[in-house]
This record gives sequence, structure tokens and C-alpha cells, in this order.
Amino acid sequence: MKYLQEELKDKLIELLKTDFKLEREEILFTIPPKREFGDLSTTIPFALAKKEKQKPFVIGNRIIELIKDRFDMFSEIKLAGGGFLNFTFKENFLVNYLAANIHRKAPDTGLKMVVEHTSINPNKSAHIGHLRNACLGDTLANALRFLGCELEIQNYLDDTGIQVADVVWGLLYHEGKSLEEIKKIDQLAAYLWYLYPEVSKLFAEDEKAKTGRDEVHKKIEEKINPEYQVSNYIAEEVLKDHIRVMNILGIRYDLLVRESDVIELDFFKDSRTLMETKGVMYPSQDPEKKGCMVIKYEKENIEKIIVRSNGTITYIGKDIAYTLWKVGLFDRDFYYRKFYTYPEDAKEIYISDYTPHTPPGEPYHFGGGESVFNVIDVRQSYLQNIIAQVLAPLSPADHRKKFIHFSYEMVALTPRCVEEMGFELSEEDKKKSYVEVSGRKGIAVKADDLIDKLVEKSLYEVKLRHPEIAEDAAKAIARDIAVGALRYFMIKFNSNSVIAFDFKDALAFEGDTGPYLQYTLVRINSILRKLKEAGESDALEPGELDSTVLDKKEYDIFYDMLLDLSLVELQVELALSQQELSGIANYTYSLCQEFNHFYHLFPIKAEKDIRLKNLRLLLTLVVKAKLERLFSIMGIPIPEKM
RNA sequence: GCGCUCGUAGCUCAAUGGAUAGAGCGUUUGACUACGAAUCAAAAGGUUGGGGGUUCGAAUCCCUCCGGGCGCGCCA
Repeated sequence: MKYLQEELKDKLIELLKTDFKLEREEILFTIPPKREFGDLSTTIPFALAKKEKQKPFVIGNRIIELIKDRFDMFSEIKLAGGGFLNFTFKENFLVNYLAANIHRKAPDTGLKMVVEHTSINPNKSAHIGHLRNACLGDTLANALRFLGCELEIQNYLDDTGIQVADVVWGLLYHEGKSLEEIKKIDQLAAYLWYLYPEVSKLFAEDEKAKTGRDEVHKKIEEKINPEYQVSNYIAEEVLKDHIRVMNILGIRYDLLVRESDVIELDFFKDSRTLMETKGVMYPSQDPEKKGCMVIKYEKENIEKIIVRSNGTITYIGKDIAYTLWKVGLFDRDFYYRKFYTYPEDAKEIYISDYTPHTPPGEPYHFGGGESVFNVIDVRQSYLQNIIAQVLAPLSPADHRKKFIHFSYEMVALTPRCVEEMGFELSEEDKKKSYVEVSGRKGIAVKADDLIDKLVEKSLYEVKLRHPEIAEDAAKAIARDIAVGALRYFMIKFNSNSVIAFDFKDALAFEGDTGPYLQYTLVRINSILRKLKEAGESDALEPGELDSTVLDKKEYDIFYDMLLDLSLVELQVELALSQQELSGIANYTYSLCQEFNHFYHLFPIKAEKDIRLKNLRLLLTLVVKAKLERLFSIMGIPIPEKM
């Protein structure tokens, strides 16, 4: 079932089509700043005025002539402010509409979307920058799911890169450990968190160490032991640690893809054929790039190397091959095996492999998405633009696949935060508003450490408020609050603004924070529970609702909320079309603010007038239903109490 | 050098080219004998970095200057 504004758009286009050419995208519904202007506002007359070369109010009046008396739900359609086309709902239309559609869901689109996120180098623990990636990626996937898409979540594992070789060298030759000894290391990812900066420093200073590392890298590529075994062991162990941390935040994956398998199974062969057939890739005529296969990067009118003169494939080439597989542009496929089982519900994650593990007859349907979303920070924009440009002409003209770089800015640290963690800063860095996170330098906040601090603080707050509560129950609540705080913090900022991380802000539980949202919903649940305990109904009585019984003050607040609540689907759609998930967070926050305001003014349980009580209960139920949907999109858990 | 991006209240940030630029934190003041105070109410706080332009309308688009950040390899 389509939601309200979607139906309105369809009908407007239909009614106006003989007189005006109106695109769907030109119809934007907003809520007017003043109630007397109406309930819903559009700027259609302004948009058409430009095309028709007429005054907005002339166009507006023509539109009104065409559409008046054609809508049952409106009592008035009028022009205001020189060209705003404003609609006013009939008395009680909206309240009854929302009451009838509390649990409505978007219809299935039948479209499969592939979202790749997290994709952390498997050589150390995750840090806060990775948390932003995973929180955005998971929220993106949930938002798409909310709008009726089928989702596949992939996590790409760069197991052939130099970063893994760095720590393999560190363990084998710097620390002189054997594979057996390495296997005995407890919390390997965290161990490597400290080893990685240590060896990175050595590579910068000591040529011999660097040469040793390069040899290790080569041996890994050639599958020579013990380097190869150690590298595999590390990559998988660290990956499991990343999966564990993200699972704490409710972030999960369907498939892990190893770069080594993309290479081993020669996915590039198929993408090469495709690119050459379509003339996208060709031998360079540039003497400096003699013997290289290149593509033309239109934006800068330069050639980018895909195959080096020695026949090896560049990073861009590998990424193009993987991306082509993701959108299903060739038949070649990975082998798969089960890699990890989530302890809570036994759900499996699969991993790619280059040798057969697939039991005969067991079908796999990974890859082949309608659209592919790559959640990667803005520093990869250059590369992602190239991939997008290459991909466009390779998919059939009648069925263009979409490749979307879901870009966001990095998480940095405030100088104060860096100093608090005990690092020395240069005078120059101290003056900066933020310092870039660097796993290589060790200047970073480990995801586990941040989560621990959040849990510790929320546990303290929970015990303060509920001293009677059992330790286990308190801890479970504290975890929910910590997760809510973190996930909200990671998506509330615009994606193209740098988060200057500071513990003070990240640990805030008041105001514009996750716990504020949670508190609103926990209290709603508490009200409904108390109603039930008192033997009253916590569900809505059937029958027509009449909001005219409310006095003016209450009616105004009540009606504003109804209008805002009617925009949920629109807000989620808008966030996706703008690639700006913070809109979902901001919208949810404003709904909570409105409800908290309402709650303080007007009692629900204690109200004696049954008509008032029923209306307030309806509002509470609608807010609850909408908040639950929004929370699940953002991955914010709902604690029992707090 | 070229490309991308940011500059909004003391601080951290919102604002689909729209109607009077909004929140939180902090400051000052008030509200728990109440459906939960992780809450609510109120006050103070703004030349949206400067200048020009486009538009019925600009924080938003264009130009320019100033000040930050990031990216641009036969690395990954």
C-alpha cells in the first residue's frame, strides 16, 4: 500500500498532465511554517513558472482550477506567499488515516540491493572510524529494507594487502614467534593493535625491516609457508573479532569476500573481456605507459592503468572486477563455505573461497544486485568515480545497474582527546581543530575501548536510578543504552562533515543523543504497561476519532504531531535520495521532542474524559509504532527500563 | 598545479532554493506528593567567513577573495 503523499503525487500528476509537464521529483511536500497556511505545502507553481515563463501565482490559480473538488481528503486548496500551493485536510481525516494505518508496511519492491560496508584491513582491531562506516552502512541497508528492498550485506576482506604482511613480519621475525605460539595469543586483534604501529615505525626507519616485510608479502602471494598460513590465520581471526564487535552494535553480514579469491579465481579475466569488447579498456599509446592496458578517466581526460606493463593488475582493476560481479555482469562465481555462526540465533555468515566447498546441489545466490552501494569514506572518491564511470557503459542499455559510492567524511580526534590518551602532539597539531586517526601511528580510539566506556557509564547511570535492579539485568540495559548512544552519535552528523571525536560528546546521554530517544520510547512503553496493569485497555477503541473535542492549545500540538508523523516514509526516502542518513536521526529526534513536550502538558492515564484519553492514546500508539520503525532502521535498541 | 569538500550562536551541530535561520551543550532561572526529571518550561546568545552576481525568493546556486581539511602513483 502506498503512503499518503505518494498517492497525492500520483493523483496530482494525473490531474495536471494535459496542461503541464510535471515530474515526480518536482513535487516536494513540506509542512508550512504556520497552521493558517494549510497542512501540506508544495512549490509546484514556482517550479512550473520557470518552465512556462509565467508568474507563479498565475500558474497556481490555473492549477487550483484543475484540481479543486477532485480530492476527498482536502477541505481547502489555496495559494499563499505568491506561489505556494497549500492543502488543508478535512476535519479528522488525518487522525483517522493514521489510526487505520498504524502498522502499515511498504510493499516489497522485489529489488535486490547489495551494500558493502565495514571492509576493514584484517590486521588489527576496529577503531572509531570503522564504526562510522559500519553504522552508516547498516542504517543504509535497514532504510532500503524499510522501503521494501531485499538486502545482501557484504564485507570485503583485503587479505592480500601490505598491511597484513606488516604484522605477519612483526610476529614471525620481529618477535620470533612460531605459528603455534601465534595461535596461543589471546585477543590477537587487540595484540596487533599495538604491534602494528610498532612495526610501522620500524619500516619507516630501518631499510632491512622494510625489505624483510616485502619478502614476507611476496611469500604470502606465492602461498609459501609459514608466511601464508600465518597470514590466513591472522586475517580470519581478526575478521572474527570485527564481526564480534559489530554484532554488539547489531550490525551483521551475509557474505565475506576475500580479495585473494577475486584474484585466484581470475574474475579479472571476465571483466577484461567485457571491457575490451566494449572498447572501455585499450592498450595505451603513451610512451610512458608502454605495454599497459588503460581506461580513459573522462573527468580529468587522463589514462588510468588497469594492467601494468608486467601483466599484473592494479587495485582499480581488481575493484572493477569485484564490482562487476556484485552487479552480476558476468557468470563466474566464487565457491562458498560457512565461516561464522552468530551465537544468539545461529545465523550463518558465508565466506568466499577459491576451492569447492559447496555441497552438491546447494544453491547460492550471492551478488547480482540491482544496485550496489559501496560505503567507503570520502578519501576513496577518486577511485570510486573511476569505477562508476567504467561500469556505466558495461551494463545493458535497457537495464542499467546502479553503482553508488556512499561517501562520508572521516572520524578525526580533537587534540585534547589525543593528549588525554597519552600521545605527544606537535605544536602545529595542537592548534588544529582535529587530528586524523591513524592505525599506523597508533593514534586512534579502539572500538572496544569506546564501547566499554559507554557501557561503564550507562551502567553507573542505571544503578543510580534503579538501585534495586539485579546486576545482570542492569548490565543488559547498560549495553542497550551504550549501543543506542553510539549508533545515534555515528549517524547524526552530516556525512560530509568530519566528526571531531571527543569522549565528552560521545559519552553524552542528555539532549540530542541516543539515550534521549530511547528514554522517550521506554516511557511510552511504561505508560502503556501501567494502563494494562490498571485493567484498562492499552489498545485503541474502534470507531471514529474526533479531534475537535480538544481545546485549542492541545489541538495545535496534537495536530502538528500528526502532520510530522505522516512524513515517516517520505523522510526515509529523502534521506536515501540525498545520501544523507542524518536526516533520519534528526527527524526521529524532533518527533521525540514533540512527544515529550506533549506528554508533560497532557496526562494520558489520569485523564477522566474518555474522548480526550482515546485521542491521546492514539497519538501515543502512533508515535510508538513510528519510533519503533525508525529505531530499527538506525539500530537503536529499546531497553526494558532505564 | 588540478580536483573534491567545509566555514552558521561561546562550543558541537541542524535547516529539500522557500515563508520569522533552528536544536543540544554551556550560562541564568523555574518545575518531581504526578503516566519515569536520562524529562519539561523560560531567558540571553546570529551581518550564516568577506565581497559581488543569478532568482519572485539565497546559509544553500554561480564568480571572486580569505581561512581549514582531503584526494590526485605501473602502491593497496
